[in-house]
Formats: sequence, C-alpha cells, structure tokens
Amino acid sequence: MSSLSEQSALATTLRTDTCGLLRSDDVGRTVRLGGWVHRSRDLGGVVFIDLRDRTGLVQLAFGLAWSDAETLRLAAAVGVESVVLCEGDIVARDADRQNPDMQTGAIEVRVRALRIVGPAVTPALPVARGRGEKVAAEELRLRHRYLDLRRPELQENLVLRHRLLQVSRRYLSERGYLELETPILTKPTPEGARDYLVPSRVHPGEFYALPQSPQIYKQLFMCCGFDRYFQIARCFRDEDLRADRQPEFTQIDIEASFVEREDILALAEGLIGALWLEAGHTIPAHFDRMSYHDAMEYYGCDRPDLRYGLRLADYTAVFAPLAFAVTASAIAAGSRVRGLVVPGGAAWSRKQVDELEALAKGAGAGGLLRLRYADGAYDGPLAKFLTDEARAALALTDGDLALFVAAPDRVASPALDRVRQECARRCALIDETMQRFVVVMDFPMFEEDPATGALAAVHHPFTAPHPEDLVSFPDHPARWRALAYDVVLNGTELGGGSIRISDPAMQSRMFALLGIGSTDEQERRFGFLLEGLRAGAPPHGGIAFGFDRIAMLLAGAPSLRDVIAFPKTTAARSLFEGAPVAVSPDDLAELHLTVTETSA
RNA sequence: GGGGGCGUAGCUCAGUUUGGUUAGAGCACUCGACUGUCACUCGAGAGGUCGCGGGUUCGAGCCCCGUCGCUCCCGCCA
Repeated sequence: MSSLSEQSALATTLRTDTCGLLRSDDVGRTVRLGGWVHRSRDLGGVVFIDLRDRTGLVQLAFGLAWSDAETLRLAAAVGVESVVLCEGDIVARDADRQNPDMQTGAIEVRVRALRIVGPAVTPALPVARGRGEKVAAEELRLRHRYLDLRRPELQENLVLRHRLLQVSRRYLSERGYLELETPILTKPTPEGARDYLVPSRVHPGEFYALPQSPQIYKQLFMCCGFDRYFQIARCFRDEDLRADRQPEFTQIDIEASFVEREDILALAEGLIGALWLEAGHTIPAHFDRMSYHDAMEYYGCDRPDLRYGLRLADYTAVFAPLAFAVTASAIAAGSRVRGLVVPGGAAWSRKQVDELEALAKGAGAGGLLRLRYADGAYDGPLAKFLTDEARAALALTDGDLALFVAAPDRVASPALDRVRQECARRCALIDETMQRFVVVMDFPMFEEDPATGALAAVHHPFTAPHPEDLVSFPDHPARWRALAYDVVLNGTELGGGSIRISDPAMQSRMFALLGIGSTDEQERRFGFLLEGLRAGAPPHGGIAFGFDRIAMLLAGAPSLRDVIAFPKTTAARSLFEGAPVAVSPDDLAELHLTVTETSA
C-alpha cells in the first residue's frame, strides 16, 4: 500500500491523517490527528508531544504564538499514553530543528486545539523506552498486554503477521484453492497429541475435542470434489509448551486432489517464496531435496541446518581393524562408528571437549571419542592404536579435532546432531543472514518401539506408503518409506505433509498395522473417513505450515509469544484475561461434570 | 514428570559472595522553574509485604526447607 492511499484509507470523521505518514509534502495543510501521547517535553513557554498511532510518531508543538493559554496548559498536563485529538497546521522545521531519527522529523504539527479524549492512568509498564532500556519482564508484559501491544515492535510484528496472512490467501486463492472452514468442535482422536476436550451439555458424559489439525476434514473435502482447499486453521494440542510451541496455534493448511508429491512441493516452494518476499527476502525458487536417510546419515537429524558443513561420516571401516576395545566391541555388536571432523577444534581445552561429551551423553550416547591432531601429533585415548592406514583414511589436517560415537544409529545420530550444532556455534560457522531451505522426504512409514516392536506412524496414519516399497517388501511394512515431506529452514521445520492414502482397503490395513485391528474399532474411530474414501476418493495430498513459527522467523522475534496477540505462558495460562479458571458448581452440574480433589 | 535460570520501588537493576545502622541508583510519578526540545534540562518530593510460608540466628533481602509465578531445556508434541 502506498503511503498516500494508506493515509487516505485511514482518514475518518475525527482525523484527517495518521501520525507516522506525514511528510514535507504535507506542509501547509491543516490536519486533525488522534493518537496516544508517547512522550512529552515541557519547556515552559513551549511544549512538545510525540503523538503515536500505529503508523508511527509525529511531533506536536504547542506555543503561545499559535496555541491559546488553555491549550498550552492542557498539553503540559496530559499524561503519557493518554489519547488525544488535536487540530493544527503542518509546518516545516528549521534545518537545525529537524530530527533525522524520525520518519516525520522534517515537519511538526503546530497545534491550535487539543482535546484529551482518553486520559490514561500512569502505565504499569513503559511503552516509550529510552535508548538501551530493556523491555519489562515477560510476565508483566503478558499481564498488561493492552500496554505491551502498543510497543512499536509488537505492532510491527502483528502488522507483518497480517500481511503474511493476506499474501497466503491471495497466493492460494489465485491458484484455485478454496478457503473452506472446518469445525472447531470435533471428535476426539486418541492418537497423537493430547486433545483439548469440551464437555457436551446435551449429551451427558460425552465430549467434543478441539482439532489438532483439520486433517480428516480436508481429506473429506477431497472426496467431495473441492479439489483444492486451504484454510488458515487454528489448531489445539494439550502438550507442554516451548518458546516455539503454543497450545493454540495457526497453520496454513492445504490439500489438493489429482496431485503427486512434486505438485504439492512446487506449491509449497511458491507460497514460501511469496511469504519471504513479503518480508523482504528473495529466496531460491526451488529447494533442495534430501532423503530422510541422508539427513540422518550426514546430519543426524531429520531437519538439518545446512548453513554450515561439519557433515557426519561413517568411520566403521577405519576403526574395524584397530585393537581399540571400545570401538571393537561396538562394531562386533553390530554398531557403526560415526563422527565428524572439526577444523580448529584441536585448540579446545579438555574441559571444552568434556562439555561436548556431556551433550552427547545427554542425548543418550555412552561417550564421545576424541582424537586431536595438532603439530603433527595425534592425541587422545585411541592415538596409540592408530595404524598408518587409519591415519591415511582419517586424513586429518593440522588443528583438527575428530569426534566419534560408537553406538546404534538411534543413539549416535541424535548425539552427533547435538555435537555438530554446538561445534558450529563455537566455531561461529552459522551465517545468520543465510536462508537454507531443504525438503526432507522419504521418511520411514513407521517407527518401531525398541522394547515391544510395535509400529507407530512417523507422520500420521493417513500417509501413503511409497509405491516402490509396496512392491519390493509387501510383507515388511517396517521397511516402507512414506510419501511424506517436511520443509526445513536452517534446522527448523516450517511445515510438513504427505500424499494420503485414498484406497479404503489400504487405509484399513494401515490402521491394522498400527494396532487398530478390529473392523468395529476402525469404524467407530475413523468410520467417517473410511466411508468418505469408499464413496469415491481421488488421489490427494497436502501440506501444513506452522504459521506462527513462520511469522516469528520473518519478524526476527525470539519467541512465538511476540507474534501472537494474546499468547499463553509456558504453564498454558493467559495472564491478561486470566484463563483457565474454576467455574461454579452450577455450571459444572449442567455439564454433568465433577471436579475431583486432586485437581482442585 | 525431570533439570537449569530468574523473582528487591510502577519499570530496569545494584545490594546476596563474607548475615549487622534508616535497603540504594536510573527511568517513570507528584510539585516547582524554564520559549525549540526530541531519552529536554535543573531543583524538591513521594514511593518497599526484598514473590509467599516456615526455620536457623541476638539479628535474615542475604543462610536452610517448602511453596507459587515467569522463563529455557529434556521428556512429550501421530
């Protein structure tokens, strides 16, 4: 929106203009403004007020040459954060009176009339901060959110959020995607995250659930022929919180029919490109693809940060011939020896490497094997076991520190992932300006419980297995890959999706593999999906993006709470309005509920 | 469920290491002065359940135990 059209769009009966958009072009105009007193400076015979609205600040000037005595008195007395209406003339400031730090610093408003329409009590926390002054504690910011949201930083975040929503809607709508809504009161699903439950008044003892995602509904839309769907969907998960996880969050939810994986990924690339462009970043039109296998093999995790190297490698063949007990016994037990080489790491102290080992142990590894190569000498527990062949194969450069884990992959990968990330941080290898997108795909269909051998869906139970694997290992579902994909940026998952199962028989088999064996149980829990698939389902698939997380990244905010107007604390409370709360016995009785003592 | 950090004036913090007079500073607030400031400046003033509860001690903001809140991480998040 150009400033001119935005300026006129925001004009009302009470104001002709907004504060932050006034410029030298406006000199000579008479304007009416409304806004909040950001700061004021009373010099006796002349008073200045920085007036703030969502567009920014402008300086109001009061002086007896153009304001009457009563107006000057009011201006000197008005408290910060009060709402005022004023009328005055835009004048150019003399050259030595301009403020280059202010968008509106070349002009000021000589106020002839002032009304305090919304006097404010002294604010509980400051909105205008001095240079270098910290923001108030988050607890106070959340408790006094009506003030916190006045801060220009949060205003910008929420304005950006709005723009990103509009870009999403326009991008998808222009490509034939229909914005369709799905219920908020839905059916509980025992799988996956814990549901938020809502008791039914008219059906004693029965409950709705708030949706964890509109997954099944959007698949049913496909069965209905709404072949391109999207929704800016509010989702709910009753799990513990993190800086990047809220119990109530927004996703851009997308589903399409007659598509294969690359159709969805191309749409995803385009949408992400449009969102990043709106925030001022031009990114590649096409993202790299990486298999889950390679991600785990070379980075130890399924959402690799590709802004730096430090790739993991398999050193089993190097270690196998060595008479080093730790690795020999692990290899004999069927494990591999994997590790990474950190250039310059040889300079780290014993304590610093111990800290890395503690990270690896925290991730479940028994230890972290270190080999330092500096000044032509090898140092570390396995140094004296190295053969010439092993030294040649390792090919270390002077100053290198090599770190190894000898353990099953399920242990070694997460341990090496953490070590790799910490080494990158220490070596300052992370270029914060870099945006490295990658699509990780070919996830395994299931993960096996190491204790029981039971299968659990890695993605969700509606994800289609890879057709090649159905042919190659029809009777070994644990080896199936899924037609699932995640979009990853700099080690953060932006979104994920899959091609879905559209064959009701296959869907039924999938439920059975996941332990929902009986037809009765399948029908009771997922009958509405199976019926839809049986009624004639097109091939379909989709993706969902974590919108709050995207807004956080593009706003450069440290927490999701800074891009959500009224977020929850890590204890899932709303400090501002004060939720949740106990309700009256009458209300409980009407819902056929009793609160037990332990929860009181 | 587990681990770490924080909690002192309206706000941001110092004081806690080594217990000891009346708990301090900056900003904000109130009053006063000031006609060109933009973090205005200057003068004066008011403002405290040191999160809460218990304990140790002649004496606790400081030590101990418990508890509450916020936060970060692990588990969890198909």
